[in-house]
Amino acid sequence: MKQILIIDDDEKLGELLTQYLARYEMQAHVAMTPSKGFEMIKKLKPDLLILDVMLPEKDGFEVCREIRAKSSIYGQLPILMLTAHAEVTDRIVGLELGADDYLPKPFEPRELVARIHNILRRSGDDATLREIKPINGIDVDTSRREVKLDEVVLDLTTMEYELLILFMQYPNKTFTRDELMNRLRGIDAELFSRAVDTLVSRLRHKLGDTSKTPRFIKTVWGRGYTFIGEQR
Amino acid sequence: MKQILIIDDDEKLGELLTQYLARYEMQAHVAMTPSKGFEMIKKLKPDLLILDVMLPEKDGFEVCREIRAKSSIYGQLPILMLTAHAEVTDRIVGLELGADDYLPKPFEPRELVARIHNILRRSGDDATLREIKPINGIDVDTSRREVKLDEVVLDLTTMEYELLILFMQYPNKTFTRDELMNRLRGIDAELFSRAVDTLVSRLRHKLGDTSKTPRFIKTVWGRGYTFIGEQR
DNA sequence: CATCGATGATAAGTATTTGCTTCATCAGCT
DNA sequence: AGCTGATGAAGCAAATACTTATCATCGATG
Repeated sequence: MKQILIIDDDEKLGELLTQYLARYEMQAHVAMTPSKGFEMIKKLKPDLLILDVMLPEKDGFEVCREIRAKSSIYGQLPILMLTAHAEVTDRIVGLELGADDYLPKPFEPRELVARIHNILRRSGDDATLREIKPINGIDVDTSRREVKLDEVVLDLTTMEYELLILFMQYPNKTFTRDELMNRLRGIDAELFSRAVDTLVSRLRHKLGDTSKTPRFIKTVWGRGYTFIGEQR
Repeated sequence: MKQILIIDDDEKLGELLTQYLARYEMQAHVAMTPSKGFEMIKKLKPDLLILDVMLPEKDGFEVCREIRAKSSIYGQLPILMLTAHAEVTDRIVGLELGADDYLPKPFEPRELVARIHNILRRSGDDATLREIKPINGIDVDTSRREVKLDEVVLDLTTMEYELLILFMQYPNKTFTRDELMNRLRGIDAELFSRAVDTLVSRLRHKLGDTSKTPRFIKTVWGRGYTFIGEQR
């Protein structure tokens, strides 16, 4: 699970974000001050840092600069900055500071998640960019976001694609609906809906798969679904 | 991918530049001293050299002069010089030294990228000058900056042209809007604007393409756009 | 300094995706 | 076989994403 450190003195925002990010398989931690932040970076070794510009002690620019300066300690920790308004753009993202992206407040939580994924992807750390081994006739080129089934290119929607990726990363693992719901970013359904079933059904359809004699996605009655790894 | 060699003793700047240039499909390498630099030029055969004026051992002017003097060894390696301040201009760019361009510190990263492209273009090595294979009825003559669709010359604006070039260099690759935004130099849009969509739309229009049954540019829903390479 | 073309912003109009409902079907059980 | 709860699939509707016309802005040009 991705660890996210938030340095922001707005307690409420921190909590909301923590809660929200949890839905997307990210564990957030909040540091209210820069000094606390530095401490936590060392302890937590987060995968990404969300940094508010307005902070006590020193501002976010300063913090960012410091982290970049001491890259020997902090490495290339990806940084997303939250700015009070839409100004300053290039200065932040650009070299001078070395942040990876910025987001003006107020922002949509979705937007934040999208950006986090973006950054993680750029730093080569995201699931959707990890190499996926061809299995059973399906070949995924994650850098092109292209899926081939028996050499034929498939046209998948975002959700379908992500579901497939998830399955292929863990062939033969049985996922419960709950699990799938949580692991698929952006899924936004009622607790007891059949959204997952629907999604699986649609993916199956595009894969030319049938639930009765599945080549790819097997139904595990009472539990969930399994992506079949190898023919045996 | 373009190889860029940076000779600069400022470690931090080097790292940040490396990171930043990576976004634009350029692989940067840093040499902290001139002697190390010469060594790496021979090994790497970079496409362009970024040279700081302030260096240990000998200054950037000296390095530049030496490279030009030994053109039999180093060829016409394009050189971009970084100067501490805005002075000295002509001396650097002029014949005396033979640098191709200069940029005073501090600079905007965008500006640097723009200049790199400029130099590479002049030295006939840039993407916009690289040969582009005719695809699907579109034939681009990069040296004349002329685009023919089914033997008819099209009148494209700068942005449209660059977008097309980018697409044609990576047929069948799906670009996200973010990616396009970053890769198209000169694009300067707000965070949530439809600037890219607009541009695509305009290019499509001039190509006589329709979004519904695209011959060239396919919309990848939820992701971005793809230039169709071959009919399948 | 007026004009024109290029380009970004905006918003109304479409299109597609996706969650939900419903109902037929199926697995597991007695 | 018959019952029960789980699953599959089709259709619908709301949410979300895309297209494009139009306007505003900016810079180049004369």
